[in-house]
Amino acid sequence: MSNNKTASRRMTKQRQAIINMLAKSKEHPTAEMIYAAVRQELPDISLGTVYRNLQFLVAEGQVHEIAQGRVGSRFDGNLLPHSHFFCQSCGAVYDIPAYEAEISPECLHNMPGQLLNQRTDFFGICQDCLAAERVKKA
Amino acid sequence: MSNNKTASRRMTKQRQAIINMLAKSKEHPTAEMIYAAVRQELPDISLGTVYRNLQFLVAEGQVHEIAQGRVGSRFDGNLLPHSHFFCQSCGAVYDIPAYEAEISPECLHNMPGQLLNQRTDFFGICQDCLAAERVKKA
DNA sequence: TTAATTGCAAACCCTTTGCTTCATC
DNA sequence: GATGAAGCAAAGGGTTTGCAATTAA
Repeated sequence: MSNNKTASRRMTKQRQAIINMLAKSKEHPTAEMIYAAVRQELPDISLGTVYRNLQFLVAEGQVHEIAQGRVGSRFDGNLLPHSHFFCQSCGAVYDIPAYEAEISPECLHNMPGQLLNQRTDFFGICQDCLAAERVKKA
Repeated sequence: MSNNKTASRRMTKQRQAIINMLAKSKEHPTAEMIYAAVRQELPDISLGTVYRNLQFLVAEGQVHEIAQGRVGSRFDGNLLPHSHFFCQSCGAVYDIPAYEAEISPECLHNMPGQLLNQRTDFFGICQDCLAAERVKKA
């Protein structure tokens, strides 16, 4: 599933520039920041190309995406501390008992500032989807 | 900062309906889902009102937002396992050493499906912003 | 009464997509 | 030379906003 990555790709100067930029950057750039940076080298590159390559690189696992977004937000009226399990198959969000990550003193010491909050999210396949999958596999 | 919440609010039937819906719902609805549900009771409510009230309720802390989004994503060329610290003041994202949350067997047992992945994110105020804040406080 | 809130619709922002042209393999 | 990828620009989707009309306090 993830090994035949060389399925069909061409290394273009645009893609290479994006890869280089990401390899060098420590700032977790947005698409726009990548666009701005790469444009210094390739003034004619288009934003669409940046997005297409980011999609491609994320799909290949060469780059990680850190979603922060505002789109597709979900809202939770339950204010009691609890964690969430996200089904990667159907998108459902399940409440699970509060998970309190215990931060080691060493880890705390490595924080680049004052820690106010932490959140552990869980990802997987929910029971419903597992059941459906079983049918597929049979 | 968070105690004079009653600054200026009027309880409208729209706001009440949204609050009720969220209190009842277990599905972590999106704005659109809330809109659809509330519309059964208040057919003339507008999507804009739903969004405005969600903003208001989140700001007041009456509702939590679970961001999942695709907008404002950041990208990371560093594939080594590591965690992130998000500065809530300036929006910067810092790498921190991989944080491996240890899930208790009890917690694992409570998962509503097959756990594939987990991620702990940290939120706070980065050194730069703390320094800037110090000026303000002085 | 009066200021917060609504409905409506247009505007926004980020991201995706269709199409033609370009260039890597 | 085939075909994957680029450039451009228009479309898309979720969310925000301006404004006049309502309505809670």
